[in-house]
Amino acid sequence: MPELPEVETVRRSLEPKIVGRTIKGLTINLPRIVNSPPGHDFAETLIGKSFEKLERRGKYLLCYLSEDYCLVVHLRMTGRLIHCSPEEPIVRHSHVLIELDDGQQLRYIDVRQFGTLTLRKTEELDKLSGLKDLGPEPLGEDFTLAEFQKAIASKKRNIKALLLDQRFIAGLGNIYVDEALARAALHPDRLASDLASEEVDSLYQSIRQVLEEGISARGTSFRDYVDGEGNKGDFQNRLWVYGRAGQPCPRCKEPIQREKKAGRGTHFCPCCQR
DNA sequence: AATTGTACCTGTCAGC
DNA sequence: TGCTGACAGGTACAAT
Repeated sequence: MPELPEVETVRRSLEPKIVGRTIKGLTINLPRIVNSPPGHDFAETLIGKSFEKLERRGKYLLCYLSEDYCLVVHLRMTGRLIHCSPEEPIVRHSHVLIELDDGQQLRYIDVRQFGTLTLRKTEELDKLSGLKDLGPEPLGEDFTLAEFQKAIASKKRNIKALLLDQRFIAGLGNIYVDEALARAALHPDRLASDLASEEVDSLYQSIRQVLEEGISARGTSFRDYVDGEGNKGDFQNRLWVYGRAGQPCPRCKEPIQREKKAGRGTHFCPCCQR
Protein backbone atom coordinates (compact mmCIF):
# COMPACT_ATOMS: atom_id res chain seq x y z
CA MET A 1 0.00 0.00 0.00
CA PRO A 2 1.74 2.94 1.32
CA GLU A 3 4.49 4.98 -0.20
CA LEU A 4 5.62 8.45 0.85
CA PRO A 5 2.39 10.32 -0.03
CA GLU A 6 0.22 7.74 1.72
CA VAL A 7 2.32 7.70 4.91
CA GLU A 8 2.40 11.50 4.90
CA THR A 9 -1.39 11.56 4.56
CA VAL A 10 -1.75 9.15 7.47
CA ARG A 11 0.57 11.36 9.52
CA ARG A 12 -1.39 14.51 8.74
CA SER A 13 -4.75 12.88 9.42
CA LEU A 14 -3.67 11.36 12.74
CA GLU A 15 -1.62 14.20 14.16
CA PRO A 16 -4.49 16.44 15.30
CA LYS A 17 -6.33 13.44 16.75
CA ILE A 18 -3.62 11.88 18.87
CA VAL A 19 -1.02 14.50 19.78
CA GLY A 20 -1.50 15.27 23.47
CA ARG A 21 -3.31 11.99 24.12
CA THR A 22 -2.00 9.49 26.66
CA ILE A 23 -2.02 5.73 26.12
CA LYS A 24 -4.30 4.06 28.64
CA GLY A 25 -4.38 0.48 27.46
CA LEU A 26 -3.08 -1.89 24.83
CA THR A 27 -4.30 -5.12 23.28
CA ILE A 28 -1.91 -7.16 21.17
CA ASN A 29 -3.71 -9.84 19.16
CA LEU A 30 -0.75 -10.74 16.95
CA PRO A 31 2.56 -10.44 18.84
CA ARG A 32 4.64 -10.80 15.65
CA ILE A 33 3.67 -7.26 14.67
CA VAL A 34 5.30 -5.57 17.67
CA ASN A 35 8.97 -5.14 18.46
CA SER A 36 9.98 -3.97 21.93
CA PRO A 37 13.17 -2.30 23.08
CA PRO A 38 15.63 -4.92 24.36
CA GLY A 39 14.64 -5.94 27.86
CA HIS A 40 11.30 -4.13 27.78
CA ASP A 41 7.72 -5.28 27.53
CA PHE A 42 5.94 -3.50 24.65
CA ALA A 43 2.60 -2.90 26.34
CA GLU A 44 4.02 -2.13 29.76
CA THR A 45 6.44 0.46 28.36
CA LEU A 46 3.84 2.10 26.14
CA ILE A 47 1.10 2.54 28.73
CA GLY A 48 1.24 5.98 30.35
CA LYS A 49 3.23 7.55 27.51
CA SER A 50 1.66 10.40 25.56
CA PHE A 51 1.97 11.35 21.88
CA GLU A 52 4.03 14.53 21.44
CA LYS A 53 4.69 14.76 17.70
CA LEU A 54 4.23 12.75 14.50
CA GLU A 55 6.91 12.80 11.84
CA ARG A 56 7.61 10.83 8.67
CA ARG A 57 10.90 9.57 7.26
CA GLY A 58 10.58 7.78 3.92
CA LYS A 59 7.76 5.30 4.43
CA TYR A 60 8.23 5.21 8.21
CA LEU A 61 5.82 6.98 10.55
CA LEU A 62 7.60 8.21 13.69
CA CYS A 63 5.35 8.75 16.72
CA TYR A 64 7.38 10.67 19.29
CA LEU A 65 6.22 9.94 22.81
CA SER A 66 6.88 11.34 26.27
CA GLU A 67 9.97 10.20 28.20
CA ASP A 68 12.00 10.15 24.95
CA TYR A 69 10.37 7.10 23.42
CA CYS A 70 9.37 6.73 19.80
CA LEU A 71 6.88 4.33 18.24
CA VAL A 72 8.06 3.58 14.71
CA VAL A 73 5.32 2.31 12.40
CA HIS A 74 5.93 0.70 9.01
CA LEU A 75 2.77 -0.26 7.11
CA ARG A 76 4.55 -2.37 4.45
CA MET A 77 1.92 -3.60 1.96
CA THR A 78 -1.46 -3.57 3.66
CA GLY A 79 -1.03 -1.95 7.08
CA ARG A 80 -3.55 0.62 8.28
CA LEU A 81 -3.42 2.84 11.32
CA ILE A 82 -6.92 4.04 12.10
CA HIS A 83 -8.21 6.42 14.75
CA CYS A 84 -11.78 5.56 15.69
CA SER A 85 -14.36 5.14 18.41
CA PRO A 86 -14.29 1.93 20.48
CA GLU A 87 -17.87 1.42 19.28
CA GLU A 88 -16.63 0.71 15.75
CA PRO A 89 -16.77 -3.02 15.01
CA ILE A 90 -13.39 -4.73 15.29
CA VAL A 91 -12.68 -5.82 11.73
CA ARG A 92 -10.70 -8.93 10.82
CA HIS A 93 -6.90 -8.50 11.05
CA SER A 94 -7.05 -5.88 13.82
CA HIS A 95 -3.73 -6.85 15.38
CA VAL A 96 -3.03 -4.07 17.88
CA LEU A 97 -5.53 -1.84 19.70
CA ILE A 98 -4.30 1.26 21.54
CA GLU A 99 -6.73 2.91 23.96
CA LEU A 100 -6.36 6.66 24.41
CA ASP A 101 -7.26 8.79 27.44
CA ASP A 102 -10.11 10.52 25.58
CA GLY A 103 -11.87 7.19 25.09
CA GLN A 104 -10.90 6.88 21.42
CA GLN A 105 -8.76 4.13 19.94
CA LEU A 106 -5.87 3.77 17.54
CA ARG A 107 -6.02 0.45 15.69
CA TYR A 108 -3.32 -1.30 13.69
CA ILE A 109 -4.96 -3.44 11.00
CA ASP A 110 -2.96 -5.46 8.48
CA VAL A 111 -4.23 -8.23 6.20
CA ARG A 112 -0.85 -9.53 5.13
CA GLN A 113 0.79 -9.01 8.52
CA PHE A 114 4.03 -7.63 7.08
CA GLY A 115 3.94 -4.30 8.93
CA THR A 116 5.66 -3.59 12.24
CA LEU A 117 5.29 -1.40 15.32
CA THR A 118 8.73 -0.83 16.83
CA LEU A 119 9.24 0.93 20.16
CA ARG A 120 12.61 2.49 20.95
CA LYS A 121 14.22 5.23 22.98
CA THR A 122 14.63 8.24 20.69
CA GLU A 123 18.42 8.11 20.96
CA GLU A 124 18.38 4.50 19.73
CA LEU A 125 16.49 5.26 16.51
CA ASP A 126 19.72 5.55 14.53
CA LYS A 127 20.37 1.88 15.26
CA LEU A 128 17.23 0.59 13.52
CA SER A 129 18.16 -1.15 10.29
CA GLY A 130 16.10 0.17 7.42
CA LEU A 131 15.44 3.50 9.08
CA LYS A 132 19.09 4.34 9.62
CA ASP A 133 20.05 3.49 6.03
CA LEU A 134 17.47 5.68 4.30
CA GLY A 135 18.54 7.96 1.48
CA PRO A 136 17.49 11.62 1.21
CA GLU A 137 13.90 12.81 1.52
CA PRO A 138 12.86 13.63 -2.05
CA LEU A 139 10.81 16.63 -0.91
CA GLY A 140 13.43 17.80 1.57
CA GLU A 141 15.76 20.76 1.16
CA ASP A 142 18.92 18.69 0.99
CA PHE A 143 17.60 16.77 -2.03
CA THR A 144 18.92 19.16 -4.66
CA LEU A 145 19.25 18.62 -8.38
CA ALA A 146 23.03 18.90 -8.05
CA GLU A 147 23.12 16.15 -5.40
CA PHE A 148 20.81 13.96 -7.46
CA GLN A 149 22.97 14.42 -10.58
CA LYS A 150 26.06 13.49 -8.61
CA ALA A 151 24.50 10.44 -6.92
CA ILE A 152 23.00 9.01 -10.08
CA ALA A 153 26.12 9.42 -12.24
CA SER A 154 28.01 6.53 -10.59
CA LYS A 155 25.17 4.00 -10.40
CA LYS A 156 25.43 1.10 -12.83
CA ARG A 157 21.86 -0.02 -12.21
CA ASN A 158 18.56 0.13 -13.98
CA ILE A 159 16.85 3.36 -13.08
CA LYS A 160 13.71 1.57 -11.86
CA ALA A 161 15.63 -0.64 -9.42
CA LEU A 162 17.66 2.35 -8.24
CA LEU A 163 14.61 4.50 -7.49
CA LEU A 164 13.02 1.62 -5.57
CA ASP A 165 16.14 1.35 -3.38
CA GLN A 166 15.33 3.16 -0.12
CA ARG A 167 19.05 3.70 0.53
CA PHE A 168 19.31 5.74 -2.66
CA ILE A 169 16.15 7.80 -2.17
CA ALA A 170 13.56 7.40 0.57
CA GLY A 171 9.85 6.93 0.12
CA LEU A 172 9.32 5.91 -3.50
CA GLY A 173 7.57 2.60 -4.16
CA ASN A 174 6.30 0.78 -7.20
CA ILE A 175 3.46 3.15 -8.08
CA TYR A 176 5.32 6.44 -7.78
CA VAL A 177 8.47 5.09 -9.48
CA ASP A 178 6.43 4.03 -12.52
CA GLU A 179 4.63 7.38 -12.52
CA ALA A 180 7.81 9.45 -12.17
CA LEU A 181 9.49 7.56 -15.02
CA ALA A 182 6.40 8.01 -17.20
CA ARG A 183 6.29 11.75 -16.63
CA ALA A 184 10.02 12.05 -17.28
CA ALA A 185 9.52 9.97 -20.46
CA LEU A 186 12.28 7.55 -19.38
CA HIS A 187 12.25 3.81 -20.02
CA PRO A 188 12.54 1.79 -16.78
CA ASP A 189 15.42 -0.29 -18.21
CA ARG A 190 17.73 2.71 -18.70
CA LEU A 191 21.05 2.50 -16.92
CA ALA A 192 21.20 5.27 -14.31
CA SER A 193 24.75 6.35 -15.19
CA ASP A 194 23.82 6.63 -18.87
CA LEU A 195 21.16 9.30 -18.36
CA ALA A 196 21.89 12.66 -19.95
CA SER A 197 21.96 15.69 -17.72
CA GLU A 198 18.60 16.94 -19.08
CA GLU A 199 17.08 13.54 -18.45
CA VAL A 200 18.20 13.52 -14.82
CA ASP A 201 16.83 17.04 -14.48
CA SER A 202 13.50 15.91 -15.90
CA LEU A 203 13.43 12.87 -13.60
CA TYR A 204 14.23 15.01 -10.57
CA GLN A 205 11.32 17.34 -11.34
CA SER A 206 9.00 14.40 -12.09
CA ILE A 207 9.77 12.66 -8.80
CA ARG A 208 8.97 15.77 -6.79
CA GLN A 209 5.92 16.53 -8.87
CA VAL A 210 4.26 13.10 -8.55
CA LEU A 211 4.95 12.99 -4.82
CA GLU A 212 3.53 16.46 -4.27
CA GLU A 213 0.49 15.69 -6.39
CA GLY A 214 0.07 12.40 -4.55
CA ILE A 215 0.05 14.20 -1.21
CA SER A 216 -2.35 16.87 -2.51
CA ALA A 217 -4.70 14.08 -3.61
CA ARG A 218 -4.35 12.43 -0.17
CA GLY A 219 -2.68 9.32 -1.59
CA THR A 220 -3.40 6.53 -4.04
CA SER A 221 -6.13 4.07 -3.02
CA PHE A 222 -5.44 1.43 -5.62
CA ARG A 223 -6.48 -1.41 -3.35
CA ASP A 224 -6.36 -1.21 0.40
CA TYR A 225 -4.97 2.17 1.29
CA VAL A 226 -6.95 4.52 3.56
CA ASP A 227 -5.75 7.36 5.80
CA GLY A 228 -5.90 7.63 9.60
CA GLU A 229 -9.62 8.34 9.46
CA GLY A 230 -10.39 5.49 7.07
CA ASN A 231 -10.76 7.75 4.01
CA LYS A 232 -9.55 6.80 0.55
CA GLY A 233 -7.25 9.00 -1.52
CA ASP A 234 -7.82 10.29 -5.06
CA PHE A 235 -4.52 9.89 -6.86
CA GLN A 236 -5.56 6.56 -8.43
CA ASN A 237 -7.66 8.68 -10.79
CA ARG A 238 -4.64 10.64 -12.00
CA LEU A 239 -2.22 7.81 -12.74
CA TRP A 240 -0.63 7.81 -16.18
CA VAL A 241 0.64 4.22 -16.27
CA TYR A 242 0.31 2.26 -13.01
CA GLY A 243 -2.52 -0.25 -13.30
CA ARG A 244 -3.37 1.01 -16.80
CA ALA A 245 -1.98 -1.81 -18.96
CA GLY A 246 -3.66 -1.75 -22.38
CA GLN A 247 -5.17 1.69 -21.83
CA PRO A 248 -3.96 4.71 -23.84
CA CYS A 249 -0.92 6.70 -22.73
CA PRO A 250 -2.12 10.20 -21.79
CA ARG A 251 0.69 11.72 -23.87
CA CYS A 252 0.73 9.69 -27.10
CA LYS A 253 -2.35 7.39 -26.86
CA GLU A 254 -0.32 4.21 -27.44
CA PRO A 255 -1.42 1.35 -25.15
CA ILE A 256 0.43 1.19 -21.82
CA GLN A 257 2.56 -1.93 -21.47
CA ARG A 258 3.11 -4.05 -18.37
CA GLU A 259 6.22 -6.21 -17.83
CA LYS A 260 8.07 -7.65 -14.88
CA LYS A 261 11.21 -5.59 -14.17
CA ALA A 262 13.34 -5.37 -11.03
CA GLY A 263 11.05 -8.10 -9.71
CA ARG A 264 7.99 -5.85 -9.85
CA GLY A 265 5.09 -5.34 -12.19
CA THR A 266 6.21 -2.39 -14.28
CA HIS A 267 3.96 -0.11 -16.30
CA PHE A 268 5.25 2.15 -19.04
CA CYS A 269 4.54 3.61 -22.44
CA PRO A 270 6.72 1.80 -25.01
CA CYS A 271 6.29 4.72 -27.38
CA CYS A 272 7.24 7.82 -25.40
CA GLN A 273 9.40 6.38 -22.61
CA ARG A 274 12.89 5.99 -24.05
C1' DA B 1 28.43 -3.86 -6.66
C1' DA B 2 24.28 -5.41 -8.81
C1' DT B 3 20.88 -8.90 -9.72
C1' DT B 4 17.95 -12.73 -8.81
C1' DG B 5 15.27 -15.65 -6.09
C1' DT B 6 13.00 -16.65 -1.74
C1' DA B 7 10.45 -15.63 2.27
C1' DC B 8 7.09 -13.40 5.11
C1' DC B 9 1.12 -13.59 4.84
C1' DT B 10 -3.85 -13.27 3.17
C1' DG B 11 -7.10 -12.01 -0.27
C1' DT B 12 -8.67 -11.46 -4.96
C1' DC B 13 -9.23 -12.45 -9.58
C1' DA B 14 -8.71 -14.85 -14.08
C1' DG B 15 -8.96 -19.11 -16.30
C1' DC B 16 -10.38 -23.77 -16.57
C1' DT C 1 -19.43 -23.62 -8.42
C1' DG C 2 -14.99 -24.90 -7.14
C1' DC C 3 -10.17 -25.39 -7.82
C1' DT C 4 -5.40 -23.57 -9.04
C1' DG C 5 -2.07 -20.34 -9.89
C1' DA C 6 -0.59 -15.64 -10.39
C1' DC C 7 -0.31 -11.50 -8.30
C1' DA C 8 -0.48 -7.48 -4.85
C1' DG C 9 1.63 0.12 -2.65
C1' DG C 10 7.62 -3.68 0.84
C1' DT C 11 11.74 -5.23 2.64
C1' DA C 12 15.43 -8.48 4.26
C1' DC C 13 18.44 -12.04 3.22
C1' DA C 14 21.18 -15.50 0.68
C1' DA C 15 23.33 -16.92 -3.39
C1' DT C 16 25.48 -15.82 -7.85
